[in-house]
Amino acid sequence: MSEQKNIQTLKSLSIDHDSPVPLHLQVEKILRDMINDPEYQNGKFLPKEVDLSKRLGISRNTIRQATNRLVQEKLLIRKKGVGTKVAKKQVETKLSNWVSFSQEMHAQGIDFRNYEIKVSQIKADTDISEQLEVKEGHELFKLERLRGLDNGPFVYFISYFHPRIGITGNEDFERHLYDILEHEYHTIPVLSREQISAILANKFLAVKLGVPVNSAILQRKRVVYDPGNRPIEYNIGYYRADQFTYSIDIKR
Amino acid sequence: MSEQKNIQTLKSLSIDHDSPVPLHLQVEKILRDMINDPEYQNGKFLPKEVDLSKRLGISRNTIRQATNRLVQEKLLIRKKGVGTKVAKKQVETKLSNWVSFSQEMHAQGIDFRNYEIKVSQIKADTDISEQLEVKEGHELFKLERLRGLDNGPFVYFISYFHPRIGITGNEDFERHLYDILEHEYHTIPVLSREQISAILANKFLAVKLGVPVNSAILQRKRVVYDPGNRPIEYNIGYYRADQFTYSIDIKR
DNA sequence: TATGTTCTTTTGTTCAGACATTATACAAAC
DNA sequence: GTTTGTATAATGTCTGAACAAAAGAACATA
Repeated sequence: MSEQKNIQTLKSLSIDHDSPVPLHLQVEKILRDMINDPEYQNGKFLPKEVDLSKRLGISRNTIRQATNRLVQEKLLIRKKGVGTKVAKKQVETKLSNWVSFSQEMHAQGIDFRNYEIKVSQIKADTDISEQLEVKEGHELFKLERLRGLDNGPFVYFISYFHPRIGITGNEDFERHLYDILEHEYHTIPVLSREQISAILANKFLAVKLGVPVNSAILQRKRVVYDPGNRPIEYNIGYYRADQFTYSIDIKR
Repeated sequence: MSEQKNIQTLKSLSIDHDSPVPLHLQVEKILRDMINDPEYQNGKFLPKEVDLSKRLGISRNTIRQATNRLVQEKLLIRKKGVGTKVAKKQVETKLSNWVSFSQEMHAQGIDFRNYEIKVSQIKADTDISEQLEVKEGHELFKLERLRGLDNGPFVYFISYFHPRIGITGNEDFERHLYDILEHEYHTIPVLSREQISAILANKFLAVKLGVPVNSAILQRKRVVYDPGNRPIEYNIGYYRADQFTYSIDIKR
């Protein structure tokens, strides 16, 4: 009965022994299909090698030739004495990595809250003027957000927007920030230049984030640029270090 | 005559059939040595598979198991009907923001010092075993380095190396680490998976880095992977936050 | 209760051999 | 001379089989 089910599942056990396509590639294809099957994504073990071998009429060695690659790609996880199953998706870091924070969270299915949102108009100080490449004293918008999960806030964001963008201060900042930028202002961020360091919580941050003074805080400053290398936003984030780790993949 | 030469070249045809290290890994090691040989780098074909098989007393299948990976890493080029040779080295890739730390510094013309270097052999704990994908308790090398500028150390590094690499502990760790890995071990890092967070200095770190206890410390954990997605090194760095900021460009 | 001990299941490693496919060189045919 | 076969050499694919090693379960023992 479970046997029948399995055979059913293997819809494309259509191995063509006469095809010029090597068998191991055909097997790989079939396995990739299986990997997409929700049943296997949910942790069910793949048919064991000997079974696959029998069912497909292909030697176990050839089966392994195919699975080897998939294991290397970290799509499958094999465990000696146990079995083979589909690897949990590496959610985050993939594309996300650098999308806006709320999108990051959203993509991971984490429910996200704004505890405070405040918009104000300020004059650029030295730091801001350097980062956003505007003259000191230039008027621009400052957005402050205290954000976190149900159990409380864990990050305090300050954003400054380049005047060129034309932020009015009346935007709905409950929406994803980069959504607003892309769709309302046709401003597409393509580069994020980040500086990360560690500081101790001062009184202000301690209160906002609900931690003792002098707790460890992860500070991320970043300037986001458009395709013409013009700065869009200067963003400073203060993260509770006990609740947040900054993850990133760097390829070369 | 040419036969004799070849046998000479294969200095380490020391296959140990009783070793717990799988034969295909031993073969891989030998091949990496061959890749180092200038003769082969100049385009000479490697011994053909059947010969290798005979000489090492190992089946051709197992030889291929090893070469497969090296081909995947683009260190070897196999051509059906022709032979196998060492691939031309890729041009020194853009030493973008992720080369090793000393290289980074070096490129910026900053003079760099090692205050302490210590190598030891340890057993993998849970964390290490997860990060490096080895079994808990497995023996491997731990490298500790206290590094900084003339005015004192500002980072404490701990590195763990995957046993597969074959670190002996006798390397000259004054050299750039990734130089050693690439040129001595033909292990090319292509991906760095990093986790950055903030902590407070404990007694140990405070002494090493010359800061008060409970100072802000930037902690970077990273696992560096080879082209086959196998972990090479697990590295933990503790930076004086008052002297170091982590900078990175993220493009999309 | 805790701790070994043994058995079973499943992947990991290795082997020896067969035949396919591709590239090359050389010879034969046009 | 150019093309076309043919032999040879090398890697590519595939098989069937055996045993090793790890994980887990069931069981026994202290």
